Amino acid sequence: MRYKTIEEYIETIHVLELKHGRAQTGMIAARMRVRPPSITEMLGKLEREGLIRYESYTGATLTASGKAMARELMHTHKVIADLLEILGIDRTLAEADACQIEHHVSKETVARLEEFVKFARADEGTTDSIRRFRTGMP
Amino acid sequence: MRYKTIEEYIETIHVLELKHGRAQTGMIAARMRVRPPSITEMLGKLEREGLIRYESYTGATLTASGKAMARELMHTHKVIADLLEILGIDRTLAEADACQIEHHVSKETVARLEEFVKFARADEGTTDSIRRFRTGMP
DNA sequence: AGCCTCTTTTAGGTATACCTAATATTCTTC
DNA sequence: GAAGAATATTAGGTATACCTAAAAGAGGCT
Repeated sequence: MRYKTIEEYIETIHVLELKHGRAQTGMIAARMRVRPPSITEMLGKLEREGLIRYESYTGATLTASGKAMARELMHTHKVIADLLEILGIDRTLAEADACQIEHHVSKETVARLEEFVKFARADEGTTDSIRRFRTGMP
Repeated sequence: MRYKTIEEYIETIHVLELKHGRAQTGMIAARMRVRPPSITEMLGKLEREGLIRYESYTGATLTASGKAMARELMHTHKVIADLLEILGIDRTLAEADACQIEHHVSKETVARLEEFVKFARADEGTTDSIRRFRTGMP
């Protein structure tokens, strides 16, 4: 089995911080399906890397640098998921694929894909090729 | 630094087998930037998993199952790279991104993206939205 | 306040993908 | 065909992301 990446930890902490103000060991462990002692250990590493603030028995919050990483990941995720949906992939599947792909696309490519997503959205309502493809129209 | 995946080993062996009839430890090591002893070790693992045949001091070739994996990876790679190129990404960058993304897309999504690529190719020469987007025409 | 429960951390261990140094095998060239 | 060069394997070590079991800390209830 594959190990979780730092990015996955940061995303999880980000979501939990939004929902509960901070990310506690147990919550992270449950979401990521990793045992609490491994989380404690990883939180130490993330803190040493300057991505989170971490207080024992209390929980973690993202630093500015951690937030920047989370923001970028969320943005990439949205671009990829939107693109896949525009190309006719079911939203649930698009989200699942985006979760993986988001960690492996270059910034340059994301920028270009974002342009395409905007372009395609602007074409909504016309009967041009993207729409034809999506709807299966002749 | 990230570890190489089994899929990356299989792809490398596939390429070398095409070019030289078999993949030798040193060639794999050079391509993957991993030291020869690590390659020897990994070839043992790949053989135990039934993906390659491996003879000491001679080299490795893919089994049917290894070939199937290689074929699928190459197909996914092509679909992703073609898609990115259609969306205006430089071929070199598209190839580089495809190298990473190919390991993280679901089969279902690849199938749908392949349809889109075919559709867009069929539209070549027309002045519809995909083309407009790619060329930056009004 | 004190006890009990739940959560977290500490201690110690495993698996694995890498590495370097030393040894073994194969290839080349005379 | 033997010596030396090139390549591969073996032996032994490191780092790290996980784990389980045991100890420590925090919060609720009487």
